Amino acid sequence: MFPPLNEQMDIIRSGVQELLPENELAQKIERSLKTGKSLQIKLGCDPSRPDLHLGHAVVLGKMRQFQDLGHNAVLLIGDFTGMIGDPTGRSKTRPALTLEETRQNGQSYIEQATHVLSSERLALVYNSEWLGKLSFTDVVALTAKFTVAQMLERDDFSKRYKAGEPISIHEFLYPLAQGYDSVALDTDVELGGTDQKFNLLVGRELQRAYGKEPQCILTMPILEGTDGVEKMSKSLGNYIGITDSPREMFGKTMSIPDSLIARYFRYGAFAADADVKAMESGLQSGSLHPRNAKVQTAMSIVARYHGDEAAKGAFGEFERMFVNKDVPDEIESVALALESATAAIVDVLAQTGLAASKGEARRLIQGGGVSVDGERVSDIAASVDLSTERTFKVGKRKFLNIRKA
RNA sequence: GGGUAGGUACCAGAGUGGCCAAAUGGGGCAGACUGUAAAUCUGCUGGCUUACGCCUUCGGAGGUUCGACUCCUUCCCUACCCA
Repeated sequence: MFPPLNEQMDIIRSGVQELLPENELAQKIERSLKTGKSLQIKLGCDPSRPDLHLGHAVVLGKMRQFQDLGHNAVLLIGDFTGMIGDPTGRSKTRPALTLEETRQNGQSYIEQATHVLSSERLALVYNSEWLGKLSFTDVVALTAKFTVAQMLERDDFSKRYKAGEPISIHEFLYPLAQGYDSVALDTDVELGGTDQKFNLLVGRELQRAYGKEPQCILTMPILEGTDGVEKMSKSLGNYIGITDSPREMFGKTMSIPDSLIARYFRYGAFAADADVKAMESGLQSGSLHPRNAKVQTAMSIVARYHGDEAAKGAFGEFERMFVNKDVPDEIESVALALESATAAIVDVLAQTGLAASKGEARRLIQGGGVSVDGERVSDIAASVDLSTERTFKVGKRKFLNIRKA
């Protein structure tokens, strides 16, 4: 029922950042081949951020490979930690979520995740099930298995410590809690981004400390966002969402820097190794124009989530919009409740959300970033007649058809 | 518990009674150029306003003053050193 060891290892190894320790994984797989028992592959999910993007999909894609090899995917929703409210990064203390919210988010998470994952051999678990039952005595026993010095090895902690930034004690509990999850689930392999390496290793340590077989850890690279610098994240606005429309996916992919094309091809589109290599060498030798490589990448990504037809459509529309400077063929329409048919453009922009405020709208007009029916607006006091539908364009990408209700 | 240094706009960081909606840099947005790339150049970057001005903002709350980001009181928060 399982593919042979070597085949499995090749697939598992492809695209990974680190796989530790490889020989132990081989042993686990050998055993599963003998006993016919699937491995438990765990992936922790943050229920406070239920909007998945291509960055998440990197790890999910790896999980999918495990599923296809016959192993069990265990998606762990960190509802317990979510309820406490993770202060990592010192961003405003995240609002503690209620149980209900975490369940909802968990549900939404898995709905999106199944765009990548197979629904077969897929389990969803919530860590409040066991973490919520630990007594203070249990927690003390857990913390006794780890030292402060070990904790401070974590890059993020030591950096903050050196920089004189605050670290709350309970932040130390997060890695321990996550590690304990692996103890509770008898995890064979835990997946994560490279930033999770420390936490994953804690799981290994703790399993050993609790007399269990330690898990292997597998980290995937962190995919940079469309800005090419920061890691992809919703709060930075540099993400491509799994549920983005084909047009958005295509457009966002086209705006990534050249240096990331092959990376997006590999991790965003999950292209085969040979294809990625071909693209890399083509780019390097100059035989492949970066733009064409990018188009290929964008189409592959769209096709992965929306199918080939949608990819073609997105490409066609992109050509029309940006190469021929035309308007897209589908523009959202909005009807505004107005007293008279004419309205000041700044008001219209602010009301429809095309600009965040009237001041912002004025600035956009002054900067030359606003046009109505293809004509650039130059006067901040200008009005439009909205008795018929007019096409507004703000910046390069925002289009909206607006008329009086 | 004692001491020291701090808390300023998205971030970093100037500003020590009016010239401060607050220097500078980064980031962001827009324009030109392009391949919706990079680099470069230009403009903008609290809100409202028919641009005259008004309102909110410099950890919180009070106070002094004609006037406070700047002075005082008090509270909260952070780091470091000593115990």
